[in-house]
Amino acid sequence: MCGRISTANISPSTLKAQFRLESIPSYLQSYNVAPTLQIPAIRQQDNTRTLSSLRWGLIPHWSEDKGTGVSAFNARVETLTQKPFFRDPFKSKRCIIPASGFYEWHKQGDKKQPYYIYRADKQPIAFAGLWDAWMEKETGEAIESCSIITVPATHRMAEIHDRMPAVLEAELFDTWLDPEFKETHVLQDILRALKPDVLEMYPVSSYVSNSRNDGEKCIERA
DNA sequence: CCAGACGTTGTT
DNA sequence: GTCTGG
DNA sequence: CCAGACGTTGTT
DNA sequence: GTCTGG
Repeated sequence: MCGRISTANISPSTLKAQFRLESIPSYLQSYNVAPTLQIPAIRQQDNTRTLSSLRWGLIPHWSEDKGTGVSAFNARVETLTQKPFFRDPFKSKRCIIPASGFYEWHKQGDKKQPYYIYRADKQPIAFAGLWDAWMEKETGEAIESCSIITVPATHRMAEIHDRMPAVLEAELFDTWLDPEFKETHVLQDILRALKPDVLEMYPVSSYVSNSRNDGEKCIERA
């Protein structure tokens, strides 16, 4: 997955009532390596789902510093169980990142045509993610951060790009968020289970390609 | 064993 | 923390 | 990733 | 060409 996400227009009714989705900033969007971007995320703590804000760019708990060095904005589904970076979070620190849509760029020769991708049913997209908590030894400063999992692009998505974010359907939220559920193969299957035609897309103006730009114009059909 | 990396995307 | 390369 | 900048001196 | 900011 490359490009930007947009969490605009998420309504509280969409990801089921138990997910509190108020106070999500409109048009929160940025390029995916921006290490300071806070994005909304749902996770499970003490049998309660909570919505909070996580820094995009997972800093593993063992990292020496929070600086530019060790962080990852995406995690490949193929290697979740192998990479030390993600293996522990995959076992017990799974999260959902809601967004109204995201962008990918289709390369045709020199041209890069951005597309806006969203759910056909107009509900928010639930990205599958992993999070971790990192703490500064001396100050006790805590930073919680996350990665969005990517899968091979399928269906119409494959026409514009070879990877895409893992998208979960509502009936899978419970399993995905349950930290006691440890059947990794089942979890990996879940990530790749998206059915055709769930996502739709249309081309948008390259206005969106400048990450300083924001607002309605980013999702206007081009 | 120790030291050093640990991630992805895309582009070449 | 844990894996890999040397 | 993409778009845009890419420099210094001095003054506030 | 290559780095930085977002």
